[in-house]
Amino acid sequence: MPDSFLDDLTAAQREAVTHVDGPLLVLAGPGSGKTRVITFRIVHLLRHGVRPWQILALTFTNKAAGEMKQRVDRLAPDNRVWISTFHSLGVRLLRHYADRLGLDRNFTIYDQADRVRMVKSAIESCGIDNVRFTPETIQTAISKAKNQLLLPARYAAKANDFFSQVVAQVYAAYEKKMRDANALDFDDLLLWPALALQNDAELRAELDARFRYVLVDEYQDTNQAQYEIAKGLSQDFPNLCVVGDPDQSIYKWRGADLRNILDFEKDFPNARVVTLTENFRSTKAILAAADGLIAHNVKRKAKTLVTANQAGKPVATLLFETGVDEAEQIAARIQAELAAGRRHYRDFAVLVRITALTRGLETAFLRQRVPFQIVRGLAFFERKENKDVLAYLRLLLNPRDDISFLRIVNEPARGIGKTSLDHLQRYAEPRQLSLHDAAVAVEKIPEIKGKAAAGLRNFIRLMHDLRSLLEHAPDEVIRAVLERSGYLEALAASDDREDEDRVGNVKELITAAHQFHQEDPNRTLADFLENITLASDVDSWDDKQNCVAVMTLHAAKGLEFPVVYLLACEQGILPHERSLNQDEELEEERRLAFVGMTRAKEELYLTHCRLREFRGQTNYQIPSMFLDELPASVAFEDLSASGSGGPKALDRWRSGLATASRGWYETGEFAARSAATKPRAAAATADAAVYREGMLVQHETYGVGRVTSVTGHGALRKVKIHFRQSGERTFLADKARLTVVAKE
DNA sequence: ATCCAGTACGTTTTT
DNA sequence: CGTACTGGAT
Repeated sequence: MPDSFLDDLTAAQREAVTHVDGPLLVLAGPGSGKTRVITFRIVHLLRHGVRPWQILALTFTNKAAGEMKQRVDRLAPDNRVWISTFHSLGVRLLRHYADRLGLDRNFTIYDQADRVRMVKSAIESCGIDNVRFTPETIQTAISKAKNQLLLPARYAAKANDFFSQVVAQVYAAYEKKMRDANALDFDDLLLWPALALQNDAELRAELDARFRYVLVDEYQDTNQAQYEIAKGLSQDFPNLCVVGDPDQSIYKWRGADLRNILDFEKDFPNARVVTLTENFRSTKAILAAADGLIAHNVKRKAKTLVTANQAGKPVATLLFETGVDEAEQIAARIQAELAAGRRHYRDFAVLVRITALTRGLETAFLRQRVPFQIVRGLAFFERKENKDVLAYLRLLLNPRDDISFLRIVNEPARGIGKTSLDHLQRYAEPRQLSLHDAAVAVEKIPEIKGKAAAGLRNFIRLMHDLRSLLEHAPDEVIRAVLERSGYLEALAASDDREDEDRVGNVKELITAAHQFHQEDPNRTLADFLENITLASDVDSWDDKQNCVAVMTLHAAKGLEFPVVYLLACEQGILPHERSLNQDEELEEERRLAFVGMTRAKEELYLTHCRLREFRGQTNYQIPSMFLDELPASVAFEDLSASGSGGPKALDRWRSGLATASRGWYETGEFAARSAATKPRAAAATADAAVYREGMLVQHETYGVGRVTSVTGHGALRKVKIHFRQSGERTFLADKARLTVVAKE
């Protein structure tokens, strides 16, 4: 069969694609056709007699895996190549080899929030009170340990400062609780397979032989556990192909270890190395700017990026007066491009360092009617009502899941309060019982009686009844949960307007489950839950919609857009303040900026502003040090004078500042309370008293909405308003620009 | 047991 | 500026 599909490749790409046996390292700069190389190489292997099930391709996000699958399918239909994320592979292996590893096959996967609760509970059971470390801090330390394959015993042995000793103690208790709850966290999904490959020679050999050709995408972001997995699967059949770019490593904070890619040639001495430097994505201008920036990283193998593309428009930095101007003017510029017929909405991406910055964009885009999609955490599944329903499902599948038990045992209210739950826990703990099993034996707990005991009995009966439905389609199980638990009824009976939305959301959850089942009827309820927990934010990104993309720099990795705005290039934001004191962290921030810049194909704008309101404070911003590092070819535009607030806003702020705070400049305290809030408060109090629940009001951005609640007094009086489009919003009564439409 | 209001707290990036 | 928890009132 002629390999005509190779014709369009460059010499370097072809070298990587046609490499069959032995280790291969592909160093691929941005836009150098990395994904293409991986997919083509898979197809090439298939055409040269490698059996599909002998190939394993690993990615970091489901979206990347899905896209790769699609592209391989197009060239080689009906293949059965295993393409998945590291975490999905981990789950599959752990469920398959559960017995051998001493795990219960029905384990629940705990997400970030669950883990923190678990750490909290572990801290309590260690009897550590008055800890000055937050559960989150300790959780991060545990996660880091797991990424380095350190189990509690080995971690404790190495703990030689107070913090690590506290962590060691909590870590051990946490692990015990996780086993008792039959739960695994995200890190376990990599840690357990990695340890199994290290310790079980037979298992390792079996898997190594099964997966003879292993490909790893974004190798620069692998942590030690992932490294051990890739290595373990490539000993007897060392056909490991890794693809990555050290300059795009942006997950150090999650345990990624750059040494994995830098030392690949040491680990596999006979490895072939192919470097892809030709960029097919960006203009010369964009590439030169990005290249100029990344050259400032010291710990780096230098590599020059080249492109045969056009010179293109100059890259520009744009200065605005305030963050509001920044958002408004970007929206206006996008609308102008559309009006001129030069672009579609989907041509634009606005990238931010921190999710909090998407808020201002949302307001501006809504106001100027720019369609947009914000790629951020799966807000839908994180809503209370959906989490509640999911907790029911998790408890049905895994009765030992105490976190889920606590979440729903009194949801809807069954008369089971804190006191009763304390008794239940005090009964369960010494007997090594799960809360669920303790509740089964509620008769034996004399402290729990009356309404609480009846409530627990009802709850246990409910779970028992529901469990008989587990074999049904996921959406049917959810419907049964909602109806038999009285959850839906309680929502319907409530006169809280928020609960109306909740009904809608929960119904949407049923739809999601239904679709999931339709796509592949073999998939079970457990698969549905797993899918939700392992989903990432980028997965929800729909590139077919004609919308402006708003997302974090991390989420943007691997994507490309004709026009990119990189927002808030200011000290403290990009680079982030937590990185300012450490060189290594600072280099990662620079790589993050590099990733953002290289997403652009034709136009790139780096924006910053003088004043930014952030967490309720207005700060003077210092331009990002990265802006100074850009080559001289980058243009500088000061758009601050033409902004809606203009320099007047600055003056207003300054004059207010004179009374609010003194000597801010001298002390280096750039943070100062917004001057606007105080003087205005007194004048507007009279108006603020006007709002009443049930009123219809008009807001200049969100349109007409209904007042759902009014709380607080004077300047702190708040109105909660429900808008059809944007949901619930809260405003300070005397600050919000509202007009009353109807009093009832 | 439940509800609400007031307060303390912490705010990067995510499988 | 939010959210999450606590402590008081019902």
